Amino acid sequence: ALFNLIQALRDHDKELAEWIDGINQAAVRGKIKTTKTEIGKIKIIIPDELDYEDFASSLMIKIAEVNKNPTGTTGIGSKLGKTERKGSFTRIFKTLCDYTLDVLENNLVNPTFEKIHPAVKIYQKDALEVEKDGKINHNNISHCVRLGLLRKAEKRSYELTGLGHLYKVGGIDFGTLIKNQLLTYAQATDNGLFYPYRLSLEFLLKVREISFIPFAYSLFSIQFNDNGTPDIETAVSVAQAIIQEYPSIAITSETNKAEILTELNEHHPTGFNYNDIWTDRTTTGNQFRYLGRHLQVYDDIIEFDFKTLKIKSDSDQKILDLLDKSKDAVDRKSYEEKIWIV
DNA sequence: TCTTGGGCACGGTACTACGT
DNA sequence: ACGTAGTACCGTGCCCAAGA
Repeated sequence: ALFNLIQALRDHDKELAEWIDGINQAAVRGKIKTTKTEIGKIKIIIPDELDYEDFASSLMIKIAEVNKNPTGTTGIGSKLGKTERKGSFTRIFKTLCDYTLDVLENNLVNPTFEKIHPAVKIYQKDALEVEKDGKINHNNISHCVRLGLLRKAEKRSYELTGLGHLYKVGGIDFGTLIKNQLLTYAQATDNGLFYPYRLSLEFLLKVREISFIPFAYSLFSIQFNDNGTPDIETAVSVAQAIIQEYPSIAITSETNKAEILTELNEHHPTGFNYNDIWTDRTTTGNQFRYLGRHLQVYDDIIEFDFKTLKIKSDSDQKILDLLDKSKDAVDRKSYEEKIWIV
């Protein structure tokens, strides 16, 4: 009720609106602290037994969030038209796929494997095509290849891998397969192989937890350094700097977004455009979600609630063990043949 | 109860690479 | 140069939560 009142006042009082924009910026930076008996245009009268400073500060933080925008403000996420969702940054970091694991299993892998016979190794591409409502799916075969279940044999033909055969005969369930594959999955880049999930765990061991915006500027933007390895040190320090400077970045008001973005872009070689950061309906947002959704298979060490990706407390040793146990299976041959997880 | 916004998922489209 | 195959991106539909 109090915040409804303040909102109504804000909508009619330019000075009050400006004041709220100001404290929103301070709150985003985690710098709200007051000892005054009046905050902005609001005079606070509370019983003596309450700690005044604590109360005033938390009230301001709350106003900074709840009343941050004029009534009727909407984000830009739902307004983006054609070509306006494209990301602005050329990345190395890519998840294994832009699918949740359930859909990967049920819509892509399993329909493909219904076409497979355990005794037959080679398949023409046409024989593996999956149709739904008269339309051919263009992702099912390539995703089986990415998962190490199929490999390209010749032009227009694919061959069952060792793991593909094992999966077909029911020797491994999908969940275990994913756990086995993510940590040895690599993509070829101009600078060599890139292991997105191994790297993510190494990154999280240092950073502990990360939300979308720091992720975009750090892990998502990681580059190879001169010695040919991904520059995880820079990623970690950028993440830590942003988290420290903007502990509550998610509550940034519409008026403050442009300015905060400019500051954030100082942490980045090219900078992001507005949409990449302030909506999650772009590739960048999708990648954060899919990374979190995928790492969730390691449910004893990883927690993800769409806002924050974090490693569970006391799981460091488990993570180190996983990385160590899988380290000899990171070549493509092993990726297609080897179960290391059990 | 009805409406609206936007979080999330995913498959079609647009692109690139390849082969002729 | 052109046609086709292969791949990744991202535009958009679904649906739920929050607001009216």
